[in-house]
Amino acid sequence: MIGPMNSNNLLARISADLPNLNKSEVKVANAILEDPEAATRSSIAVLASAAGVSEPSVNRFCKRFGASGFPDFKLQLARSLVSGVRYISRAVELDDGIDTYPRKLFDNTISALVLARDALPLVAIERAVNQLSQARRIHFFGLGTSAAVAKDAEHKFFRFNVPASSHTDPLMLRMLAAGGNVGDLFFCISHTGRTKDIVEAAELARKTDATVVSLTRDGSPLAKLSHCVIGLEIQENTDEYLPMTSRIVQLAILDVLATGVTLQRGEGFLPHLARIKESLRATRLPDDND
Amino acid sequence: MIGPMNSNNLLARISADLPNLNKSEVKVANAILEDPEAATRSSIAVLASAAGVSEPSVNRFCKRFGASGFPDFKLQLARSLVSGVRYISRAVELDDGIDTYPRKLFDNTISALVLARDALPLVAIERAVNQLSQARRIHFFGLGTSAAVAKDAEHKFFRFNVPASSHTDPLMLRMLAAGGNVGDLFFCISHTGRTKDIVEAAELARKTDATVVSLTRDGSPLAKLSHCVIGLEIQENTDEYLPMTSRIVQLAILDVLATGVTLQRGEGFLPHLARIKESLRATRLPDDND
DNA sequence: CACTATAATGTAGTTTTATTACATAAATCT
DNA sequence: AGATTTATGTAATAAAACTACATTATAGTG
Repeated sequence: MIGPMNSNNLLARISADLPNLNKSEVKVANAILEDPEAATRSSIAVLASAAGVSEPSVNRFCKRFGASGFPDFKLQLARSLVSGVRYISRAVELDDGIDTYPRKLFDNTISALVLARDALPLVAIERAVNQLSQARRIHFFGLGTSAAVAKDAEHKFFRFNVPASSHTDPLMLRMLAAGGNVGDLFFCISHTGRTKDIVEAAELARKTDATVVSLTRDGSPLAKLSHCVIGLEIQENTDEYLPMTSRIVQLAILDVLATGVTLQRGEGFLPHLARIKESLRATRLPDDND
Repeated sequence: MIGPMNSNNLLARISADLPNLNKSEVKVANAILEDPEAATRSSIAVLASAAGVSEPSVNRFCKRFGASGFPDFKLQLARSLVSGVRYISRAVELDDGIDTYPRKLFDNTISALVLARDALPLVAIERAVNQLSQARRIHFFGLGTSAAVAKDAEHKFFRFNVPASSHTDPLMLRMLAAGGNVGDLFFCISHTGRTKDIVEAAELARKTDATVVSLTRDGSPLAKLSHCVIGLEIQENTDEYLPMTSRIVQLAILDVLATGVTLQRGEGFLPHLARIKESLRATRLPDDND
């Protein structure tokens, strides 16, 4: 099974809690799980009779799951149904066809973004934006899948007339890190936060006057080494062989950071960005609005 | 204005219909648009007084938009709120603060993915998967923002024991393209489909026996040159200076393609992927489940 | 094993919420 | 200006949800 066990997801929570429920609550849970869509449309009386319990039992059930009452519960349920995730068996199976797996993958990606959006570490983001704005040089470090993220970041931050670069060569990482100075910012990207070369580079950088910011898993070795951590908790499906969702969330976070820096620079900075964008026009064939 | 005008979206429909509504309906519409989240939580009485109209007016309003009544309307509203899209004026403004712009950016990204998901060119994807599976060598071409996407793709397809590489140097592109052979696949990534260097490389490749697949805008010069086009129609916000949503959709499409290839290889191929993943273990610090 | 205490569930009444039918007011048309 | 249609509000009705309390089941203890 691949499906992101979306723990914010009401349905997932219900089925996870199933063993801890008492008889009538189990009945209600099953009635809901059987056809959640229908549950959002029914009244408390209808659902109660479908489950074979009394109305107050349904009401108690709702409160047990954090809702203020039945209507509120239905609302949450409706929300969790659309959030793209059907909570279970969204795993891509070997016999999935063309009209199944693309949708599943998009759904999983969307759901990862929704989860990330609802748990954005705003304080860390704000700090990171400040540090990025003040940096005199920015080095993005990322290996493997994160290499592409680092490259994207370089391409983005380069536009802020601050020297920005991305690196993947471990020797390069060490040399750059060891030579860190005031104003240097090392931005380390690692999903696990345990990639040796990155952690070691961060260690070296910490011994200098440079700043270390990381986009990684909270509590990981890399996180512990950083001045500022943007912690992400993305359950990359472990039995999946190609990492997908984590890097997309990372990219979105970097968009946020870049935008934060832009906003901090203020209106006077926009012409600069416009000039850069304009400079690309000559690389394109004419007759276009972009 | 950035907001993707998702027409499935209830909020979008309300604001689109605004001119055709009568006085009290406009009042209700405004009250809802002002704080849709709150609207989903309020009772009909609360919303009516917030809008300055009577309860039946609210009820009529709901029915006008296809709901069976107020509760049903709230449900639909709740649904459309999560679908990620905030429908309008989700543009980041210069005076947006930390608790505004990150969310807006995520919302925009999510909405772009939802739109893309609902308009996936499945036929083209299936063809591309076949061509990628059969290719003996894969070259990913992308410049600028698409360079990071190409790099990510390389990293992903490399795992399929097919030589995969990504390139950004225009001279390299031309040389590789000109030397194309049966079994070579040139995968060109360009949001606009008009980047000269890419288009020219595709032209050269077409004169050889190689296959040209592109991930680009439908109808663009690059698209016309390709054997197979995965057409995307992503409205990158024109008044935004940093391209964001387009590349994320591109990445998601590449995930789909990579998964398609994996599925085509069948079960026997999974151990190969597992071995590759396993090979990375040594690069990480121990004590981890990943 | 009965008795008590506690937890679980249901019944019936109350309150809140939504809907309908109707009346009044506004707007449009002749 | 008067008639007709459309819009809106009032008040009564119906539906839905909730609460307090009663009953039943369950677990624990002498």
